[in-house]
Amino acid sequence: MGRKPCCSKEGLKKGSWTKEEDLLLTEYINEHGEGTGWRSLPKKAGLLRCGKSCRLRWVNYLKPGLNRGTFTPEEDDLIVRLYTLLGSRWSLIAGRIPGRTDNDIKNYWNTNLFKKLKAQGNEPRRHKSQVKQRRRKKEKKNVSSQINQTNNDRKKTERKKKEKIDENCKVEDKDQVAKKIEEKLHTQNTAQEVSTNNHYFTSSSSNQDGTSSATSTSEVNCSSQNMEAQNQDEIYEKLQAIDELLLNDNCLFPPEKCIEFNNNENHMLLEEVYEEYFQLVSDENSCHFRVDGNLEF
DNA sequence: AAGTACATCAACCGCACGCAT
DNA sequence: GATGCGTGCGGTTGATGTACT
Repeated sequence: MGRKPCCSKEGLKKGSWTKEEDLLLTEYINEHGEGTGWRSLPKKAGLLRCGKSCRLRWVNYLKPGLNRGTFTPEEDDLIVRLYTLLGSRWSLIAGRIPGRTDNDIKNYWNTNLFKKLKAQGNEPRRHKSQVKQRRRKKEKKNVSSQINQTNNDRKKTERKKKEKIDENCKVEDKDQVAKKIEEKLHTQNTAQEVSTNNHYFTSSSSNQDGTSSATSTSEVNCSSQNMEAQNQDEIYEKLQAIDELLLNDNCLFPPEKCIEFNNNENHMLLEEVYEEYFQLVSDENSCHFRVDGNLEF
């Protein structure tokens, strides 16, 4: 059974937005807020657009606080590092770069950054398409009756996970946690060095036999590809959990802090903060970042 | 000035997820 | 558990701008 379209396409405008439309949308959202239902918004705001189109226009273009300037080298570096770690999870990457939208970063990556890295011989590993991965996962799920976890079970697990994290958060005063992390970052004289070594995630790592090989953070030396995929899924889930924590009201690192860190000469190494954060809020230490920037499980 | 190639990025589309029933 | 709905995400397209011949 196919899904119904998000809205009737008949009589709706497509293509570029006019100033008048922008104004109508902005005025409506300023008056009624953002979360009042995109589907019904166009009609209420007097726009001949589909709700999805309105959302996209607002999120990517009209929303206050967006940074539409050119990308800085620091941002470039961060994007590459996050891409290497997370793949094309643009929204997740955008969430860690204040003022930038997923669409912005995606476009910038496809038109600039990727080509630039390729030209430098630092071409990052292409991640499998998330959509295709999800589809494959789903197909597999349909075939295998063993993997039959119900939605409710999943919800339960998620809830449990969240509760666990919340619980751990309460154990230590958040200010102290933040202070601790900042202190550690401050005292990490090697931070810049590590950053340089990890530049564009192509740092050289020495093998036991004395040879060296180019590795990326996500390219962990796992015995099998399945292991790697599984570990990456775990990391992704954890990062999502952290992101939820970071972005909610009890944020350990509020957006202004992120900007501060990003602008800092010794700008924070996200992985290290994540690692530290994991250690503080979770008893699961199944993986962490080594000093050389690679992941260890 | 005109034509063409290439680059950029706003916007669209299809799909999956979460939630409610 | 099945279904429907709203929303958000990632991949892709195509209009527009710019550089080059």
